[in-house]
Amino acid sequence: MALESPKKGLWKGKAKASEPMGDFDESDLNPVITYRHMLSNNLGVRDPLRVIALCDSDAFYAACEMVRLGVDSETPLVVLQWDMLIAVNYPARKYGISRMDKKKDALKKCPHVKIVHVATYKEGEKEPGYWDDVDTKTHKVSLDHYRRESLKVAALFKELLPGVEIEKASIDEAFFDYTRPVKEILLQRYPYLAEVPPSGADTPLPAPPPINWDGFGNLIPINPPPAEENVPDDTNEATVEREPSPAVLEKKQDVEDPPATWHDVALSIAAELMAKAKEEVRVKLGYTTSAGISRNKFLAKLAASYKKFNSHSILRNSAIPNFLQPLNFQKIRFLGGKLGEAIAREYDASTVGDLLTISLDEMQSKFGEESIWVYEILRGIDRSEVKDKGSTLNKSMLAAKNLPKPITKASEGKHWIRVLAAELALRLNDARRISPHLWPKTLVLHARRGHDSRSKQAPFPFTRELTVDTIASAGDKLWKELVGNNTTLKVSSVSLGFTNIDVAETGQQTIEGFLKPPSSAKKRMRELEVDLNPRVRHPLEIDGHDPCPSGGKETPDDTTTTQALSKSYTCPRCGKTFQVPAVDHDEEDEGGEDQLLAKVKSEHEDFHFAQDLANEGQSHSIITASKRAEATTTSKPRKKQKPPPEPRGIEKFFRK
DNA sequence: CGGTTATAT
DNA sequence: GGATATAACCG
Repeated sequence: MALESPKKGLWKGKAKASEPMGDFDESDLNPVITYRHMLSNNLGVRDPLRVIALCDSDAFYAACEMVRLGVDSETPLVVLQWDMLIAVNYPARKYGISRMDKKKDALKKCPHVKIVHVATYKEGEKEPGYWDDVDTKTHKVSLDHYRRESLKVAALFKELLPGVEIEKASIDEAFFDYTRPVKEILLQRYPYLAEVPPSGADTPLPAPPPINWDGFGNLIPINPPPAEENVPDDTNEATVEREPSPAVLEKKQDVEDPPATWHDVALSIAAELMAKAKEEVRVKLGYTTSAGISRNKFLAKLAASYKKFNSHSILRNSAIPNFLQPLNFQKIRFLGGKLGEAIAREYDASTVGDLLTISLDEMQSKFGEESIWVYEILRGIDRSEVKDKGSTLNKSMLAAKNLPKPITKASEGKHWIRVLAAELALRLNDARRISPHLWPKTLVLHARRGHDSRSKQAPFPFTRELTVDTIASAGDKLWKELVGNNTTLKVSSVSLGFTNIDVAETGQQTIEGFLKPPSSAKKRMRELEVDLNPRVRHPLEIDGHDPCPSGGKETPDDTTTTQALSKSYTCPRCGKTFQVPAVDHDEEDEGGEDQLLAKVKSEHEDFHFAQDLANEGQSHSIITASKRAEATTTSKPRKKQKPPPEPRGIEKFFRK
């Protein structure tokens, strides 16, 4: 999930308007690094000292179950979803078990393998759980445990790495931008780098000291490894395959390692930081991770798969060409799909090396202006940013169910919609513990028949009491729109989801409207409920579940009511008060302070969320309490910044 | 805005 | 391949 697709941003406009984008050359991999580079802090994606890491959890779902069950780290364990393995831990891989296997295969390969089925919602139970009578006909998978663990890991990384931008890229991986802290350490260790010589800031830095890479992780070699060693070291299908191309093996010119650069030193420092953080995560949360460290996101990601399991690998600029050349380019992010396939067919190519002879013009003529993105990637260039998405809260929330036996009756559709609605209610209300005003602006229903799938969506009203009934009846409506009076429905999958999840802000409505939703709206919702709700209580319904648990302490709305009007907000949990400076403004200014305050508040709530997750299961010590207050102090409202758009991809090429 | 497609784990 | 997530394209 969580992709940052290349097809966004401003390549289209910029390729013409601004500087030429194909402006790299030999100096790109071995740039001159000056005092200005060393001392400047906002060189962004073109910083020659840029250091990016990608860290992902090893067999994450399996690891979650091992932690949850407290099983020994040597125990082979697989996670099952119905009859399918969705995660295989490393001990189990030693037996040759792979994700493609069925339960039976796994047992055959390793009779004592521990098999855990994912948690499921079960009719008659209000919470997902680990049952032993799972049945896809009656149960619905829940991945919630993994989401929560994922948030814990992310929160811990953030705590451990102040100053490092972190972008959660999926449930089990994140990108890290180490550039800033690495420069600080560099200057601290080599203070002479701060002394700009008389010749000026654009003077190249003196040569760095040689680096002893021992103990820094796996240093990806500059020369391709000998063919004998060039075999997969385990059954990990995720490991990057290095196809020994004859060309490489024959003309393998064993180059001497060039002298270390300051960027190499920067990488080594990032490796230290990464290794420490990884170890903390392992000790504190029990998850091992694998990281890759290089000059940009895509290389970091590739480097991470160089060697997996509790390790990290470093890809220096000097090692990039030989690392990339034999690589199957369809393993590169965003080239794993149709685009990559089209390129492979067009040029009868499979490795990066195969494509290096294709000129930019040629590629652009076949795949559009934007294929410059591909052209650069093949040469180790990737200017996409690591963007801290700030809040850990997702923008959409989906509950999906595949129906092995396609349903034929409308009543079955309703049944599953209710099940899905129950899950959504649980999850959203859970998220509202942290950010009480979360508002999923639209509800979407998908249904698939055979191969073609369709969806219907509708605006979803803001409701404070988010109940199963509310969601289910809205879902039913969409269902009717979707299937109509069709009697021959053979629906093989349904999903119900919220999109556009946002914090309801004071922006649009009046403060009154925000704090106490207009009675008219309330009335309308009531009407909807009586109108569409046959008051049937489904076993899955969460009886007596407080839709917005507040621990009896938090009264967000009331707090906000009084505080927001006076342009301040006092956190009911830590007592910290935030003030928004009263601005002398006229009517046009439509309550900018209130928005700011709402933002400050929701960010602060996010902060508590992260803390809660990190502290889950531990006693709240005085230390954590004071730490919390301290950290809170530094929380300021972020500037509204338009993140510079990123390169676009080529998808439109494939559209009709 | 609503619906579809692509990509990824 | 199932369950999720996100972003872009297009009418």
